[in-house]
Amino acid sequence: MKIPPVKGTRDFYPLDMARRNWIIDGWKRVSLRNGFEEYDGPIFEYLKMFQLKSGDEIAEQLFSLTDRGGRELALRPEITPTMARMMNQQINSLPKPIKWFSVPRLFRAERPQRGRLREFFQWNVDIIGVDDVLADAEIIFTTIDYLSSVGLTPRDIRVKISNRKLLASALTNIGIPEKQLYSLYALLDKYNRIPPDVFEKTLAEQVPDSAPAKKIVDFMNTTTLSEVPEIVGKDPEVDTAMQELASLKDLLEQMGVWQFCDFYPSIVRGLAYYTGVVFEVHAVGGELRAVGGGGRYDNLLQDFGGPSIAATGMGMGDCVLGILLEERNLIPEDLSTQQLDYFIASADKKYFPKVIEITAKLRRTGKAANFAYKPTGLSKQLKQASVQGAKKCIIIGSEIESGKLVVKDMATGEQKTTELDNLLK
RNA sequence: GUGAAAGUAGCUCAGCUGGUCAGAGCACUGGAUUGUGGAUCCAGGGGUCGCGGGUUCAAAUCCCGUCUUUCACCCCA
Repeated sequence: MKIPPVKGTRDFYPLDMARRNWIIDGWKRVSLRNGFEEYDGPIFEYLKMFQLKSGDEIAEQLFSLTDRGGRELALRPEITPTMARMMNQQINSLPKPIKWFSVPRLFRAERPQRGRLREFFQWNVDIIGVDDVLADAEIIFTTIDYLSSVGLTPRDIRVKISNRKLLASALTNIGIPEKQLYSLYALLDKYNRIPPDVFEKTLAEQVPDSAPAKKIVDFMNTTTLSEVPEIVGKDPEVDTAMQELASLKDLLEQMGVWQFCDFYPSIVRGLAYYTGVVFEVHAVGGELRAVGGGGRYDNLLQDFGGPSIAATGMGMGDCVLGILLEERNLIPEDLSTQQLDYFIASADKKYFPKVIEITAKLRRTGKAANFAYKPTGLSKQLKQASVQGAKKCIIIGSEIESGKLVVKDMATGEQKTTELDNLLK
């Protein structure tokens, strides 16, 4: 019986695996050079953990199971709750600020489509214990540091930045009642994804008065911070939020990455827990969904039973990123699935035992070495050596009688005869 | 959960107005090549044409159902 792969999963053949590792190694390298430490948690947790800060709809998108002890569990759809749990357990002994990163494998029972699968990898970086906007700047810097390290330029991607505080105070100042804010957020979040007339029509259902509705549209269209007070009116809270964004911009300029960024009031981001700076990374000119996003969520640890402590972070999945890098031809084509130092070939069948012996010796000295199981013609063996990406090929022929062998450099074709003992040192 | 498109070799696809329609390229294996790789040429293996039913003398081809995939909507931590 043939059993098909599960919907929304991927098989990683060696070449796919090389690409996956290339992406993930990049994430890790950039995290480490930005001063983050790696952590990980279990791949499943109590179901409750993921329901805590999310609604029922999100619970429906979980892969859940009941274990034999009757515990209700779920495969992790995100790692942030696990991180909060882990930090809360040791919060008093962890040196602040806490800068952690992870590349968890995550699961969501959504219907698969372009850039979205049921199993994927997501790079997470978080800074806990710093309420200064400097931490938000560092998160954004780290994100851009990676994206530019793989060759994406300000013409390929934009980091769209806003602030939940600004959004809340602006809407309040326009005259929107506080209890209506969240339903309005959901609409504003779609501002760039739906046609303007549909947006205005839906907006009119929520905000019947045309004056405030127009202000909201104007606010959404602003890309210049200084225009905001003219649109929404002056207010101390608007001021505070604007100052935060202004100093974020100053910091990103100092860090030399502001050319990747735009102020974008319509960036809201899905759920309720963001409390300050929010941002999303989008590909320029594509139909792709966001490559990544994040922001400040100062209530997170407290929500998971810990102390009130500032937090900001970012998540980036491998699906959309992979499509984008593919589109822009930024994935190296020569990614290798094997890395052999030596391939050992024999010029004659009778030296085959020697091949096995020398291969084993080389391996025990720490060299990556391989040989052909069938001692066919030398040309076949050399072909295998180049297919397997061997740097050098050792040819064992009659010279071995006097303890010598031929070493061929596969890149240059150059050959040298050396003592066997030299090679094994 | 809703809608649309597509399923033929490991991969990309041709064939589709029913009748040499079981095919190509790439990949794989072997040979040309018994001491020299990436090239070239030759040969070979590999398919229940997604599955089930119907129409017909005859179905990869037409019709119905079904499954899967992809894309979009919903949602997006």
